[in-house]
Amino acid sequence: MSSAEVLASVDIVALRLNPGHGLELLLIRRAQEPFAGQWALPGVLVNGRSADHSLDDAAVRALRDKARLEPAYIEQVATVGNAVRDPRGWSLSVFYLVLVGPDTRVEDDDLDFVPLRDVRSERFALPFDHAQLVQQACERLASKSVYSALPLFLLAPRFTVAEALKAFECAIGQEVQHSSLRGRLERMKEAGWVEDTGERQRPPMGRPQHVLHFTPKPGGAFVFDRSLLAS
Amino acid sequence: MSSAEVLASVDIVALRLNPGHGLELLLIRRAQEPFAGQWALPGVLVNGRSADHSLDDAAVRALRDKARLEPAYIEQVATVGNAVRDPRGWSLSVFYLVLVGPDTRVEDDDLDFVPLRDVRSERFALPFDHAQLVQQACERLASKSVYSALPLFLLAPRFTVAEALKAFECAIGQEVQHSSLRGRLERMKEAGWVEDTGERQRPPMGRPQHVLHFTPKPGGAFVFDRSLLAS
DNA sequence: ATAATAGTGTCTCTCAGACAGTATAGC
DNA sequence: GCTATACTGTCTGAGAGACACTATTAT
Repeated sequence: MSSAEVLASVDIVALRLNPGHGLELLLIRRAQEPFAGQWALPGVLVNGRSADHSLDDAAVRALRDKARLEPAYIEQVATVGNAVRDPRGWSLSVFYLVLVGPDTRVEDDDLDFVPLRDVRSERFALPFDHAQLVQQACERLASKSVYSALPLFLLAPRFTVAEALKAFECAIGQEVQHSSLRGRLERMKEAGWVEDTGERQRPPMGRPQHVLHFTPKPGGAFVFDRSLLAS
Repeated sequence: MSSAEVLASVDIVALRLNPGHGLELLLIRRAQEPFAGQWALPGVLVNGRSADHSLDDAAVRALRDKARLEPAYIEQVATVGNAVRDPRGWSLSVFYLVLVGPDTRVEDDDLDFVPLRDVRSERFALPFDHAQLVQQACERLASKSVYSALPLFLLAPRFTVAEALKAFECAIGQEVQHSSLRGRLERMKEAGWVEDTGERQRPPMGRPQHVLHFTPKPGGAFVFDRSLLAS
């Protein structure tokens, strides 16, 4: 029976928006072999002994146990499996995209958020095929961000248009017209996803900005019927 | 080591378009326990002994070995895993959406295409959580069909607008304006995905129809920048 | 001629893109 | 006053929805 089974893990690609430096990726220093001591994606093994009711539960548990983080958004991206990705043999990884708020902090020395740019430019090497998992998760984020309000999960519940613009641009990797975003936020107001708090926030210079409030609803992000950057 | 591993399978939700009866689902009569003799999704176990280089290879192999079918389109949908879906214990299933051409036939007595409606209406019960996998795969097909040309993979390479319309309507589950579809096909012609063969086909009644030709390109279906049925 | 099906044309509406113009803050 | 940032308004164009109209076949 044992030979009919396979090594399987759940791995997390958790992203945080740093207003100054763009997107950052949560990494953990591995405690066990293989690759002990190296920075890698947080994850857990799943098997019959797991207390988890489901894979999604395992993903949330991984995030909670390893990093004491609660996801603002979580979505299964895909599963990779082959004979070479893990030195221990044929293995599977079900990996998740997680978005957390910008004020998320980690206190542990074995945890850190590092600039996504460094990871994707190969200047920060990851073990296993984790770089590829990050790549796929980011592509998912980018492709969904052109037709949904997914990047809002990278913000605090109270946010400004400028912050939302930054989140969309980082998620998509391209400049976005603020007037297009305003139109979309207007439509979200009508649908009850976003409301104007009436308050203002003063930037260091210039006119004060409206403070909006984002209320997530179960079932994922708000979906628009057109794509951004369609030209 | 054995207890760190888990039972994992790849399951296939393969769909065929029957012009008269809508979408049909490929089922296989299970040869082994559990649920031996019952109709279920075709699938294979994946583990260290598999010859497969990757999960996607395993999916194609499952389809080829069990049903002697080649996919016109294949896409990983998701992975489900929990303690209750298989009586043998905690297990994983990576499941795929597969589209095949309308002239696809199966000769084996242990293989059959059955109306998708029967499966989804619970009139045709499936073992494990296969009904749920079918449901998720169909949702994926429907949601992608509103902004891409995915349903064209349900057609023969040479097709008519009427056939394409039927494919879109079955995939989405809603009526589609033929003029919208014509516009989309026009854009695909400009992009080199579709060409007018110049030939005509005579229906039993009415004006002859243009015969178009669909040339798939690697990397999935053609993507439009708007959604159908956005009202 | 009539029915049936294929295909074209037209009008409206929504919304992204682009960018000009206005408003409100600090200095 | 000047600059920086926030916000509004206007114009354009693409494309979906709806539907009328024309075209081409069989009977």
